[in-house]
Amino acid sequence: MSEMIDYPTLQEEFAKILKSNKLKFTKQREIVLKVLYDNQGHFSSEDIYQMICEESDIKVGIATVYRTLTLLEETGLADSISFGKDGKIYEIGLKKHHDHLICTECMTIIEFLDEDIEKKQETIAKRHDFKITGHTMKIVGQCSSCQEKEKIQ
Amino acid sequence: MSEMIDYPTLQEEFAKILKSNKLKFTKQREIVLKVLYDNQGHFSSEDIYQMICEESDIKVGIATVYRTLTLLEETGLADSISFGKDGKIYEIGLKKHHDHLICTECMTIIEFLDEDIEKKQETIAKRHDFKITGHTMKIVGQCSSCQEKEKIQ
DNA sequence: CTTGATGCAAAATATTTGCATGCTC
DNA sequence: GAGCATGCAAATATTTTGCATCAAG
Repeated sequence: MSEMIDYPTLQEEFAKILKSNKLKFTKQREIVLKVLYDNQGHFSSEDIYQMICEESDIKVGIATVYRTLTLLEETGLADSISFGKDGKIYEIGLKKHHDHLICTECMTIIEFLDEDIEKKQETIAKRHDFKITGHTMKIVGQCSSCQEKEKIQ
Repeated sequence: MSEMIDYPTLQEEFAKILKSNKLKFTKQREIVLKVLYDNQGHFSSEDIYQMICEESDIKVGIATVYRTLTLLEETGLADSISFGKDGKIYEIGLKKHHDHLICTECMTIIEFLDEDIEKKQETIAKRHDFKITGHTMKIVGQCSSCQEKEKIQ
């Protein structure tokens, strides 16, 4: 779900950000971004490390994965959510939009799009003279099937 | 900021939730809730543990703090955010509204209210037949003063 | 009294760091 | 070449657990 920008554009964006911060565009950083792009979804640092081990022939250390995820999050190329006992999970940023319904029972994450909310966020940011690089919204509660289960019991 | 419900109401709500889940209303759980209520702001688990050590005469173990924060988050009485290197932080839920602008430079968190977004969230939840218990939104970027600093350098 | 909760300390996880070495720019 | 980035492994930090004991309902 969610319309994505294409990978070359994303990569170019990343390169631009790195350059403007005098950081280097390394093979490892590229791989973390690519893996996050290719495997749409929400992943922990460890998950991402594992995916890289499997999907890439170049080795990337876990420390670099952590360092890169933090970097991606800070620059808005990735976003994170955290809920309950489950640790922090990341997903690629720059999707068309980016909000989540998280079920506290089954931990399913439903994504949704809403243009109005997006516009409103921009308005509010402008009002506070704030330059947006990323955003995440989580609405926590119970999904319909878990509500059903509860009634039955 | 953000209008709050009064403490007795909050406590009653907590008691109700506990009862309906056959959980016990203990002194410790009460203290965690109270400390979170009294100290408006965003705190890590460790912060909260420290505040309890200082503010309460009853001892609460760090394990119980963790257990209670997770419980509060799952029931929507507390919400959490996590960004960059800083770990997960909690704040009391049930405020009038609940969104955040997080500056990636100075890590300042600006809270804001928006009725329209809140209404929209409810509409979307209803559409997905989802029962909301809590929600958090974070908009990440640069605050106005950090944008200024950057220009100067 | 029955059942769930707590504290403790140990175990398990998760995350960060220092430093020698390797790569971008 | 200069300087940032990496991997490694060790150091930290964070979170969870088992279990004996305590307390709420």
